[in-house]
Amino acid sequence: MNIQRPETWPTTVEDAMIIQNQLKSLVRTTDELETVKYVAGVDVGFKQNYTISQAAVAVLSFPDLTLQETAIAQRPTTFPYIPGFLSFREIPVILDVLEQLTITPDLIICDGQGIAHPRRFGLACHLGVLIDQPTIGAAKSLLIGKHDDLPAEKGSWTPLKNKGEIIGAVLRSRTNVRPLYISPGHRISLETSIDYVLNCTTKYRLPETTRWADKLASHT
DNA sequence: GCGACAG
DNA sequence: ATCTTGTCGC
Repeated sequence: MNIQRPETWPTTVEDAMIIQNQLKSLVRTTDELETVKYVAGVDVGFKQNYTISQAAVAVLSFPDLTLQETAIAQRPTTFPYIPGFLSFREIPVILDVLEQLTITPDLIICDGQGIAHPRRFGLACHLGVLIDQPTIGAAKSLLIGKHDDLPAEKGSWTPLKNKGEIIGAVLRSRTNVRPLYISPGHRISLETSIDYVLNCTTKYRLPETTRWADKLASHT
């Protein structure tokens, strides 16, 4: 994949916001995926009192979800965690880890929001645009938006709305557990995003892709 | 101005 | 995100 590494990364939220507002125009939430043969999960963990960021990626075959390849990368943490600007903290090291892959995944499921973001440009959108690949945002908690209650059964979902727009879905990935917040990252629709997340989830709340990446990024 | 706030 | 053991419930 052609990774578009920015020449420089912003230092302030003001500059970061300018970048989000200009790159958001490149996001496409229509289905533009190849036949999905490989799905990847990426996640970032921290070391040495948060001074070192460690990213992990796990590529699984689809739909059987068998682990095919993994990679890990580390680099100094530069940007602080600021709600709405998570991508500037995690994407640099995520690009490092994706560069190591020999298999180009057809779809990447991210730990964080896609368009369910104040400026419709969450981590999954940012990553998707930089590598021009299909990405999905699958977050464990809410950043923005409101929604109705949803049934407790796995597979049920309800739209996540903000300012009159549907920005994602609150999805029950497993019966009787807290839901996941799903939103398109790039080159995929909300409906298709929900479909892939469910098809990548077996017996736990998180998709297998994310579970593998999580384990590698922290327990390593 | 007062809360909310991905990881 | 991360620090951490056992424990309650399906």
